[in-house]
Amino acid sequence: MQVKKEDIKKTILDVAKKSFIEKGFRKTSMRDVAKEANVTLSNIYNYFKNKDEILEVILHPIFVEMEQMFNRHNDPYYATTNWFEVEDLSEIDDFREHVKFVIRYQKEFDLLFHKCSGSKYENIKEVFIDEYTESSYNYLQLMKKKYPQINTNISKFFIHTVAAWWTQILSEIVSHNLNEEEIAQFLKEHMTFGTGGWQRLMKISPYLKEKK
Amino acid sequence: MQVKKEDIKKTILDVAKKSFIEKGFRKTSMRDVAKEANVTLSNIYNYFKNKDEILEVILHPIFVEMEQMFNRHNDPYYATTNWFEVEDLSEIDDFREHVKFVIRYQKEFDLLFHKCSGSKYENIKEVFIDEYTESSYNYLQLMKKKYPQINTNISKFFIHTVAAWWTQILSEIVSHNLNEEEIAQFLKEHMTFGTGGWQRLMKISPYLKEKK
Amino acid sequence: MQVKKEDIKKTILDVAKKSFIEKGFRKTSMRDVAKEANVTLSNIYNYFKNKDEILEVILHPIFVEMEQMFNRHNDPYYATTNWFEVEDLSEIDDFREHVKFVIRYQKEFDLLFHKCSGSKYENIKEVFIDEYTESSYNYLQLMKKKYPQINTNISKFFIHTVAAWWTQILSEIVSHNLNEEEIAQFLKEHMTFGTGGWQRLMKISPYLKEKK
Amino acid sequence: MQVKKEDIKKTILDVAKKSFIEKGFRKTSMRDVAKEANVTLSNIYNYFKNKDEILEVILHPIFVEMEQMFNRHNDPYYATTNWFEVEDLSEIDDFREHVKFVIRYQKEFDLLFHKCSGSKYENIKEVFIDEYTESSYNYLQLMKKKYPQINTNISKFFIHTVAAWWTQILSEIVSHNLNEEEIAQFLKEHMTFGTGGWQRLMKISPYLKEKK
DNA sequence: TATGAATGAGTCTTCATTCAT
DNA sequence: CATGAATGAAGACTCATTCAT
Repeated sequence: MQVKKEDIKKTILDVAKKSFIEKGFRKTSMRDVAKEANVTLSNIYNYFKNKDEILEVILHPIFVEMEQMFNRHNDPYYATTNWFEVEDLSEIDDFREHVKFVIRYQKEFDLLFHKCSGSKYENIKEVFIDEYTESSYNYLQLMKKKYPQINTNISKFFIHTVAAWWTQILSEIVSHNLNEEEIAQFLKEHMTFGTGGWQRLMKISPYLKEKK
Repeated sequence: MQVKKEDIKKTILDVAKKSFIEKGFRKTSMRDVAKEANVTLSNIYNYFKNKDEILEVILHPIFVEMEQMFNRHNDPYYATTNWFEVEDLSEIDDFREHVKFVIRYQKEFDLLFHKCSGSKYENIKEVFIDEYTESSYNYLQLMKKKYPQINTNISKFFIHTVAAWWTQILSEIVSHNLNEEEIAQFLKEHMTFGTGGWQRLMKISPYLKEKK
Repeated sequence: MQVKKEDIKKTILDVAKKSFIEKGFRKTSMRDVAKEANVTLSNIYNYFKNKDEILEVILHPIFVEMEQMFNRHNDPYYATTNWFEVEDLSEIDDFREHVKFVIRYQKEFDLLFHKCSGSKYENIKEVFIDEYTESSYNYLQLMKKKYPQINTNISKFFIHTVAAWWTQILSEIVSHNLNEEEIAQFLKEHMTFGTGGWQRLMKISPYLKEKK
Repeated sequence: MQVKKEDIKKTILDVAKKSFIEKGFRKTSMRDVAKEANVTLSNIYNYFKNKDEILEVILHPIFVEMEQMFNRHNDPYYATTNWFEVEDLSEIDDFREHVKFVIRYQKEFDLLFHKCSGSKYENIKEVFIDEYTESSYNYLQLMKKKYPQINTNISKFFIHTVAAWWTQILSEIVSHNLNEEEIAQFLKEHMTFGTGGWQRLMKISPYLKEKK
């Protein structure tokens, strides 16, 4: 019986997810979900408080994992990898991880980024961007400590746009259904560009000396 | 009399615009607009064909001007300015112009980029991005002709993300209400970053030699 | 000035007529008529009481002429032509006249028969049919007097359907834009059929003897 | 419960049907139907997709049966009955069937033929006529094969008008509420007339010889 | 837990007509 | 006569959610 119930819950979630992805949150009607899931409309409300909650449950896992990643990312350790020297950029674990994560939840991210209008997540991108911004800003401070000679007099707004860029990239990767290789290829370009950019902006010579 | 009519039209536009900006296109109801503008609901339809048209009229000026800018921008002349050498980037007319334009229509752009869901402009960003992408791609080709030694083997996807970045930046400038100075400051950073990035990606030494 | 006014009236009529024919009465909006006629919407109401009246004026001439025709048709004289004997049916003045009349007002008839939904004429066909029915019935009585041996025990309903048939034919002629020759050709068939039918139904031998 | 639901559906259908018949499809408003049926307006949309669908459901049975009849009618067998010889025309099964069918669905046909303006059936008569026309045309060809001496050089336009006639007759039978006897009586007249007409038009002597 | 049924507030849009000037 | 402006009632349809059972 308990099993049965969970089954129903799962069916609803599956159906809703499929429809959200296909038609978007707003254009998915509860009626259709109910029909498709072979459940009465009102019965859905025994499992979920409302439409938003269904989406919430669907997206829950990626939020959990994102949080973990953010936490790890904010670790001072990261500022110690002097990745400006790295040549084969694809080596960098950080990004590999990111990419794999994104690929694993491609559909969910697509849903989150492009199909959520009308739900409480409709502005999620901005939330992400803000978090990225904070994260990047802190990272810069750590860098500054380690390499005092670099220019970190960089406006928060600029950092914000970079965060937005990255978020945008994520959102495009998932919507274009890139595979791992394509992503790796793209990341190479992106990071080549990025390191070039940062170096120039921070007025650092290609090979930084660590602060003693 | 004629004045009166224009007054009303203007009132409707103002009210609608305000509401669009505050609540978004979708959540702005014609009823409310009518009420707020002291006009009968149906009377609005004597001035505008439908809800979309109101938005269209509000946004019309920026489309006109954008088109002009795009046309100028697509001029081959631009590929001849070797802006990689420019130091005081804020000098560059092109960007100044852009900035002023964007500032002038800050609110409208905000509306266009962030409050248009439900209207015919709901995917305008993608349109912009695509145009930028094409434009940038052509630009690259021109560069290649002039400086054959550079690497222009760059994926369209990457260019696309750069275009998206730039679009995103526009959309953020307007939503953060930056003033001209802040924008100028930001643009400096952005272009410093950008030139560094492109140089590295195109494998070009800071001072390019023109093809003879 | 008077001339001018009549001009306007005529323009309105022309525009309305064109639109009625193209889009039908219902889908023609007064606004559009006004616009097309370079007249203010409300000014139309200085010339016509309402939408219906415009149509009425447009169709007036054919009603006048139809009435004349009906009157002539109800004249006892007609029952005297023993048209059952006629071989070259196209000779018969009656039909020629009909045909010419219909052709002359082809557009108006089309309008009347097929584009009047929404107006006071939307059931005009039935009115015509009823009049035809009455007319035919009277005609039959006259025939009976002249040729007592024929069977005129024919239900009114049957006569009604024949009237409807004829009306239908009119309505098709105008909507198919038949030219005079095609109409003549068709009428031949129709009358051959009709005389055959009536003869059998009235149990009359091909050549009737007139009552003495 | 299930019963209840069907009850409501039925109530809606009944109310709508009544109103359609009384006021016509177009002038029947969903609001009024709802009121009359003691149902919320929106609730109707839980039972029917839209206004058209209500009508569709109401008329469904007659379409099913008509199709069956048409199929039977198109059977080549019919061309073999030399119904020109038949004296007591009322015997003919075909027509009896027709008549009974029409009588059974008198109201529905009336609705279909006269009250459907504004719905997807507003041109149904023409559809019927076209089908009849095709059907009759084929029939003529079959006749020609069997009796080569007859004249089948008959314009499609004429056939079309005959089809229209027959359709018109159907539509009148239902709108005049004829009973079975009246119909039988009328059909006799009609067929007497019809055979007379066809014989004359096809230049056939009363008793045809079959082709050897 | 399940369900059938219902709902109410909402959406945009249309149009002939009128009124004051 | 002309006009600019306004109007009110009506139209079909949507949808997440709730309630009684």
